[in-house]
Amino acid sequence: MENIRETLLGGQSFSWRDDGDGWYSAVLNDRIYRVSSIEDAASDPFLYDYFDLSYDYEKAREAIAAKDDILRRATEGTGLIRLLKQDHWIVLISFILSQNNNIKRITGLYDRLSRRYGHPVGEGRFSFPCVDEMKGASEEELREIGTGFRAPFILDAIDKASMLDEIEEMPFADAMEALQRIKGVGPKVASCILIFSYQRREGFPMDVWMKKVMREYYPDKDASYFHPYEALSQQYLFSWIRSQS
DNA sequence: CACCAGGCCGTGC
DNA sequence: GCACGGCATGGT
Repeated sequence: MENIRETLLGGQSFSWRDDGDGWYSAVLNDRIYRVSSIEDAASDPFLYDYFDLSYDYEKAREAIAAKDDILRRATEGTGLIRLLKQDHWIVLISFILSQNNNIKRITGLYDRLSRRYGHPVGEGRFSFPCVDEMKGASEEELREIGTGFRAPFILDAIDKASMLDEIEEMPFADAMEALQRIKGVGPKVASCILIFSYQRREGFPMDVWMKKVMREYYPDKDASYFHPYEALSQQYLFSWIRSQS
Protein backbone atom coordinates (compact mmCIF):
# COMPACT_ATOMS: atom_id res chain seq x y z
CA MET A 1 0.00 0.00 0.00
CA GLU A 2 1.50 3.26 -1.12
CA ASN A 3 1.42 6.44 0.93
CA ILE A 4 1.57 8.71 -2.08
CA ARG A 5 0.53 11.69 0.02
CA GLU A 6 3.50 11.39 2.35
CA THR A 7 5.82 10.83 -0.60
CA LEU A 8 4.61 13.95 -2.42
CA LEU A 9 3.75 16.35 0.41
CA GLY A 10 5.88 15.03 3.29
CA GLY A 11 8.79 17.39 2.77
CA GLN A 12 11.02 15.85 0.12
CA SER A 13 9.41 17.84 -2.67
CA PHE A 14 7.73 21.23 -2.75
CA SER A 15 6.43 20.83 -6.31
CA TRP A 16 3.20 18.99 -5.56
CA ARG A 17 -0.22 20.44 -4.66
CA ASP A 18 -3.20 18.79 -3.05
CA ASP A 19 -6.09 19.07 -5.53
CA GLY A 20 -8.54 17.26 -3.24
CA ASP A 21 -10.30 13.91 -3.63
CA GLY A 22 -6.97 12.13 -3.47
CA TRP A 23 -5.48 13.88 -6.49
CA TYR A 24 -2.12 15.69 -6.63
CA SER A 25 -0.60 17.84 -9.33
CA ALA A 26 2.73 19.43 -10.14
CA VAL A 27 4.30 21.48 -12.90
CA LEU A 28 7.35 19.52 -14.01
CA ASN A 29 9.09 19.12 -17.32
CA ASP A 30 7.16 22.16 -18.67
CA ARG A 31 3.72 20.59 -18.22
CA ILE A 32 1.17 19.72 -15.56
CA TYR A 33 1.19 16.19 -14.18
CA ARG A 34 -1.68 14.76 -12.14
CA VAL A 35 -1.62 11.57 -10.11
CA SER A 36 -3.94 9.87 -7.62
CA SER A 37 -2.05 6.61 -7.23
CA ILE A 38 1.29 5.14 -8.09
CA GLU A 39 -0.31 3.28 -10.99
CA ASP A 40 -0.77 6.62 -12.74
CA ALA A 41 3.02 6.87 -12.92
CA ALA A 42 3.65 3.45 -14.40
CA SER A 43 2.46 4.30 -17.90
CA ASP A 44 4.33 7.59 -18.21
CA PRO A 45 8.07 7.40 -18.90
CA PHE A 46 8.90 10.60 -17.03
CA LEU A 47 6.85 9.69 -13.97
CA TYR A 48 8.10 6.12 -14.01
CA ASP A 49 11.59 7.43 -13.49
CA TYR A 50 10.53 10.28 -11.17
CA PHE A 51 8.77 7.87 -8.82
CA ASP A 52 11.69 5.45 -8.98
CA LEU A 53 9.41 2.58 -9.92
CA SER A 54 12.23 0.19 -10.74
CA TYR A 55 13.35 0.12 -7.07
CA ASP A 56 11.75 -2.40 -4.70
CA TYR A 57 10.48 -0.15 -1.90
CA GLU A 58 8.44 -2.92 -0.32
CA LYS A 59 11.50 -5.06 0.16
CA ALA A 60 13.41 -2.09 1.55
CA ARG A 61 10.66 -1.30 4.03
CA GLU A 62 10.58 -4.90 5.26
CA ALA A 63 14.31 -4.81 5.86
CA ILE A 64 14.02 -1.51 7.72
CA ALA A 65 11.11 -2.72 9.85
CA ALA A 66 13.05 -5.82 10.89
CA LYS A 67 15.95 -3.81 12.31
CA ASP A 68 14.46 -2.67 15.63
CA ASP A 69 11.19 -1.85 17.41
CA ILE A 70 11.31 1.87 16.69
CA LEU A 71 11.71 1.31 12.96
CA ARG A 72 8.99 -1.33 13.16
CA ARG A 73 6.66 1.27 14.62
CA ALA A 74 7.77 3.97 12.19
CA THR A 75 7.10 1.77 9.16
CA GLU A 76 3.86 0.07 10.18
CA GLY A 77 0.60 1.93 9.92
CA THR A 78 1.91 4.26 7.28
CA GLY A 79 2.01 3.17 3.66
CA LEU A 80 5.03 2.83 1.44
CA ILE A 81 7.19 5.95 1.23
CA ARG A 82 9.32 6.49 -1.88
CA LEU A 83 12.36 8.64 -2.58
CA LEU A 84 11.61 10.83 -5.58
CA LYS A 85 14.12 11.43 -8.37
CA GLN A 86 13.84 15.17 -8.73
CA ASP A 87 15.66 17.82 -10.71
CA HIS A 88 18.98 18.95 -9.18
CA TRP A 89 18.35 22.68 -9.51
CA ILE A 90 14.80 22.57 -8.17
CA VAL A 91 15.88 20.60 -5.12
CA LEU A 92 18.91 22.83 -4.51
CA ILE A 93 16.76 25.97 -4.36
CA SER A 94 13.94 24.23 -2.50
CA PHE A 95 16.22 23.17 0.32
CA ILE A 96 18.07 26.47 0.49
CA LEU A 97 14.60 27.87 1.14
CA SER A 98 13.99 25.19 3.76
CA GLN A 99 16.50 26.37 6.35
CA ASN A 100 14.91 27.67 9.55
CA ASN A 101 11.56 27.45 7.77
CA ASN A 102 8.44 25.29 7.67
CA ILE A 103 6.98 23.19 4.87
CA LYS A 104 3.97 25.41 4.31
CA ARG A 105 6.02 28.57 3.90
CA ILE A 106 8.63 26.81 1.77
CA THR A 107 5.84 25.79 -0.59
CA GLY A 108 4.61 29.37 -0.73
CA LEU A 109 8.07 30.67 -1.59
CA TYR A 110 8.43 27.98 -4.26
CA ASP A 111 5.17 29.22 -5.85
CA ARG A 112 6.22 32.86 -5.74
CA LEU A 113 9.56 32.07 -7.38
CA SER A 114 7.67 30.19 -10.09
CA ARG A 115 5.27 33.07 -10.76
CA ARG A 116 8.02 35.67 -10.75
CA TYR A 117 10.74 33.91 -12.74
CA GLY A 118 9.16 30.85 -14.34
CA HIS A 119 6.83 30.78 -17.31
CA PRO A 120 3.13 29.93 -17.75
CA VAL A 121 2.21 26.39 -18.73
CA GLY A 122 -1.56 26.87 -18.83
CA GLU A 123 -4.41 26.81 -16.32
CA GLY A 124 -2.83 29.77 -14.56
CA ARG A 125 0.13 27.69 -13.46
CA PHE A 126 3.85 28.33 -13.80
CA SER A 127 6.98 26.25 -14.17
CA PHE A 128 9.69 26.48 -11.56
CA PRO A 129 12.33 28.77 -13.13
CA CYS A 130 15.38 27.15 -14.67
CA VAL A 131 18.83 28.60 -13.96
CA ASP A 132 18.75 30.88 -17.01
CA GLU A 133 15.38 32.29 -16.06
CA MET A 134 16.78 33.25 -12.67
CA LYS A 135 20.01 34.77 -14.00
CA GLY A 136 18.76 38.37 -13.79
CA ALA A 137 17.34 38.06 -10.29
CA SER A 138 18.40 40.69 -7.73
CA GLU A 139 18.64 40.36 -3.98
CA GLU A 140 16.00 43.04 -3.57
CA GLU A 141 13.52 41.17 -5.78
CA LEU A 142 14.15 37.94 -3.94
CA ARG A 143 13.55 39.66 -0.62
CA GLU A 144 10.28 41.15 -1.89
CA ILE A 145 9.12 37.63 -2.59
CA GLY A 146 9.81 36.77 1.05
CA THR A 147 12.98 34.69 0.87
CA GLY A 148 14.50 36.91 3.56
CA PHE A 149 18.08 36.17 4.60
CA ARG A 150 18.16 33.33 2.04
CA ALA A 151 18.18 35.80 -0.90
CA PRO A 152 21.99 36.02 -1.20
CA PHE A 153 22.19 32.22 -0.94
CA ILE A 154 19.94 31.89 -3.98
CA LEU A 155 22.14 34.31 -5.92
CA ASP A 156 25.20 32.24 -5.08
CA ALA A 157 23.37 29.08 -6.15
CA ILE A 158 22.67 30.69 -9.52
CA ASP A 159 26.39 31.41 -9.90
CA LYS A 160 27.44 27.89 -9.03
CA ALA A 161 24.63 25.93 -10.69
CA SER A 162 26.90 24.76 -13.50
CA MET A 163 28.59 22.33 -11.12
CA LEU A 164 25.40 20.37 -10.45
CA ASP A 165 26.04 17.91 -13.28
CA GLU A 166 29.59 17.15 -12.15
CA ILE A 167 28.36 16.12 -8.72
CA GLU A 168 26.64 13.16 -10.35
CA GLU A 169 30.03 11.49 -10.80
CA MET A 170 31.42 12.20 -7.34
CA PRO A 171 31.67 9.83 -4.37
CA PHE A 172 29.26 10.74 -1.58
CA ALA A 173 31.73 12.59 0.64
CA ASP A 174 33.08 14.65 -2.26
CA ALA A 175 29.55 15.47 -3.39
CA MET A 176 28.65 16.64 0.13
CA GLU A 177 31.72 18.83 0.21
CA ALA A 178 31.08 20.30 -3.24
CA LEU A 179 27.47 21.21 -2.47
CA GLN A 180 28.48 22.91 0.76
CA ARG A 181 30.60 25.36 -1.22
CA ILE A 182 27.28 26.98 -2.14
CA LYS A 183 26.27 29.58 0.43
CA GLY A 184 23.37 28.51 2.58
CA VAL A 185 24.10 24.83 1.95
CA GLY A 186 25.29 22.99 5.05
CA PRO A 187 25.34 19.27 5.85
CA LYS A 188 21.58 18.92 6.27
CA VAL A 189 20.63 20.67 3.03
CA ALA A 190 23.42 18.93 1.11
CA SER A 191 22.25 15.49 2.18
CA CYS A 192 18.65 16.31 1.21
CA ILE A 193 19.84 17.36 -2.24
CA LEU A 194 21.86 14.17 -2.66
CA ILE A 195 18.96 11.95 -1.60
CA PHE A 196 16.10 13.64 -3.40
CA SER A 197 17.83 14.40 -6.68
CA TYR A 198 20.95 12.21 -6.91
CA GLN A 199 19.55 8.95 -5.49
CA ARG A 200 22.26 8.75 -2.83
CA ARG A 201 20.60 6.45 -0.31
CA GLU A 202 23.39 6.86 2.27
CA GLY A 203 22.30 10.41 3.03
CA PHE A 204 20.87 10.99 6.52
CA PRO A 205 19.63 14.58 7.00
CA MET A 206 19.66 15.77 10.61
CA ASP A 207 17.02 18.43 11.01
CA VAL A 208 15.35 19.49 14.25
CA TRP A 209 12.93 16.54 14.06
CA MET A 210 15.61 13.93 13.46
CA LYS A 211 17.74 15.35 16.27
CA LYS A 212 14.78 14.68 18.53
CA VAL A 213 14.49 11.10 17.22
CA MET A 214 18.18 10.42 17.70
CA ARG A 215 18.25 11.97 21.16
CA GLU A 216 15.23 10.02 22.40
CA TYR A 217 15.59 6.65 20.69
CA TYR A 218 19.15 6.29 19.36
CA PRO A 219 21.30 8.21 21.87
CA ASP A 220 24.44 6.16 21.22
CA LYS A 221 24.04 5.67 17.46
CA ASP A 222 24.59 7.59 14.24
CA ALA A 223 23.60 7.36 10.57
CA SER A 224 25.76 4.30 9.94
CA TYR A 225 23.48 2.24 12.18
CA PHE A 226 20.81 2.42 9.46
CA HIS A 227 23.06 1.23 6.65
CA PRO A 228 22.30 0.45 3.83
CA TYR A 229 18.93 2.18 4.20
CA GLU A 230 20.02 5.47 5.79
CA ALA A 231 17.92 7.76 3.62
CA LEU A 232 14.74 5.69 3.58
CA SER A 233 14.94 4.95 7.31
CA GLN A 234 15.35 8.64 7.94
CA GLN A 235 12.28 9.39 5.83
CA TYR A 236 10.13 6.94 7.80
CA LEU A 237 11.44 8.23 11.14
CA PHE A 238 10.92 11.85 10.06
CA SER A 239 7.35 11.13 8.99
CA TRP A 240 6.66 9.15 12.16
CA ILE A 241 8.01 11.66 14.68
CA ARG A 242 6.14 14.51 13.01
CA SER A 243 2.89 12.53 13.15
CA GLN A 244 3.49 11.92 16.86
CA SER A 245 3.41 15.61 17.75
C1' DC B 1 4.11 38.82 23.77
C1' DA B 2 6.80 34.91 23.18
C1' DC B 3 8.49 30.67 20.41
C1' DC B 4 9.11 27.75 16.30
C1' DA B 5 10.07 26.11 11.45
C1' DG B 6 13.34 19.74 7.12
C1' DG B 7 19.89 25.39 9.40
C1' DC B 8 23.59 28.02 8.25
C1' DC B 9 26.88 31.90 8.77
C1' DG B 10 30.10 34.67 11.17
C1' DT B 11 32.51 35.36 15.24
C1' DG B 12 35.04 34.18 19.30
C1' DC B 13 37.48 31.07 21.96
C1' DG C 1 37.75 22.20 16.39
C1' DC C 2 33.15 23.63 18.94
C1' DA C 3 29.60 26.93 21.06
C1' DC C 4 26.86 30.70 20.42
C1' DG C 5 23.83 34.57 18.60
C1' DG C 6 21.63 36.34 14.67
C1' DC C 7 18.70 35.87 11.00
C1' DA C 8 13.44 37.30 7.45
C1' DT C 9 9.04 35.74 7.63
C1' DG C 10 4.59 33.95 8.94
C1' DG C 11 2.06 30.88 11.98
C1' DT C 12 0.52 29.46 16.73
